[in-house]
Amino acid sequence: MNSSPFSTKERILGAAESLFATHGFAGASLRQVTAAANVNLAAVNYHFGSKDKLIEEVFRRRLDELNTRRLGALGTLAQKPDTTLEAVLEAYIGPALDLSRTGGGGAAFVRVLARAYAEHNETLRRFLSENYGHVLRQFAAEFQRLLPALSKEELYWRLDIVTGALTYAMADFGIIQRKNEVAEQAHREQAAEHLVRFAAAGLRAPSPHPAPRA
Amino acid sequence: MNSSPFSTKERILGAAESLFATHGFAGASLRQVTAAANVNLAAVNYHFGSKDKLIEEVFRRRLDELNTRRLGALGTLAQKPDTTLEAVLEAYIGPALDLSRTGGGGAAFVRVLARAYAEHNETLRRFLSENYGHVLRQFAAEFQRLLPALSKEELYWRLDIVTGALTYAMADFGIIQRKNEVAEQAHREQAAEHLVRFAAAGLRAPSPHPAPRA
DNA sequence: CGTATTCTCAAACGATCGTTTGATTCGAAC
DNA sequence: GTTCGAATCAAACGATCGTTTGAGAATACG
Repeated sequence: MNSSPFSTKERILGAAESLFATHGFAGASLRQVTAAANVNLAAVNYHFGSKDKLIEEVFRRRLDELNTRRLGALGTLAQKPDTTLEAVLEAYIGPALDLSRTGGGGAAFVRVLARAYAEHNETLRRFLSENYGHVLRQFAAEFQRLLPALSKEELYWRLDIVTGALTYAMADFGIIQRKNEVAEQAHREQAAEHLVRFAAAGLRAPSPHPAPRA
Repeated sequence: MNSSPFSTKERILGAAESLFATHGFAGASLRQVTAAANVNLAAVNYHFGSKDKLIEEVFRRRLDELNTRRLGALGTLAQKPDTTLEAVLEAYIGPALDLSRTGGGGAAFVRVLARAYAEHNETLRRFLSENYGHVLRQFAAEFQRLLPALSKEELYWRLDIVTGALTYAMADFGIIQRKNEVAEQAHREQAAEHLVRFAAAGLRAPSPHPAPRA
């Protein structure tokens, strides 16, 4: 059974990612996962300890990379005088798009990520906050520099909206009837383009509240 | 056990709505639902036929009302010469906010709705499309009237983004740390306000494509 | 080689799942 | 009061769930 170039752990993670995306965390059983990964049922508990730990590991594997890429993209343009709002948005949205573009199941993961938001699970939420918190804060700082008229609170509200739209778009939930000849990935890339343009305009909207002093 | 002013069917629907919102469709069992509704386990299959039919009925009950309200709000301002973009957005977003404001579990339903999008289930998707299709089309027509420079395709992309952000915001997924003293409902109302402003600016963003002839 | 460690395997554990059954209770109609 | 359909009930159905077990295969190291 070990004809695959991937290890047992890797095959489990890949199969779990795909099945969690399709059927949800509760909806995908370990028997489905292990069958798809071509490993024994007990391998999950042997390598990960439990189903919950497996779920956590599915997240950690991808989020680490996503975090790194976003901060890297931001680093090349932060603090520079000629940075545009669109460029910062691209640094935020682009890596998520790249992630969905990787052949190794990244496209499935963006749906898993959307599921995680829908789960509204407090444990998972804290896990995401701990891994994402500093990233969001750095982006917020850069956005604040480019949008000095927005209060901190107003800015966070708008970034929250961007994140929601991004999550929704990357997971390919939309009402837009994707044409058969348009590949899923091409659809996502178009969505990202539209999202950057839309979000830039939304962020630039005049603030209804008095601008912060100085 | 029949001390409740609500019928068995209504109590099942309410309990199911709440538990589906919290644990998902697969995650909430009929035993949990019937226990919360104070009815016998067999009542679900007696009154609804199956768990899937129950899920469908949870949707139908609320979506009918949401559809009606949205079209009603749109009807009072469509075709009028002085209609603003913000007013149409309010007609689209407001009823969803109202729904979440109803005491009878509407707040839970908006989370159920977000779950449904995350499910990515083709059957459910068709069901939503059939119930929502004409509503979206009517709104699109009104938006098109107010934004003649946008191509039809461009407009649909942007409305899709608005729907994503709305779904995400109403379900209260956000990264924004809601302060304890701020009630969940007040949070949603603030989110709706920000969303209208953000979306109006996003929709007004200049189109990168040539405007449709004439 | 032998030995220790890591990994895989079939099988089973108790718990819980959605669903069905058949008896019982209830409320109106006659 | 009797009858009859609707509603509720406890109990059980087979299936599937996550997890555990203990024996065997594979691998690494002396």
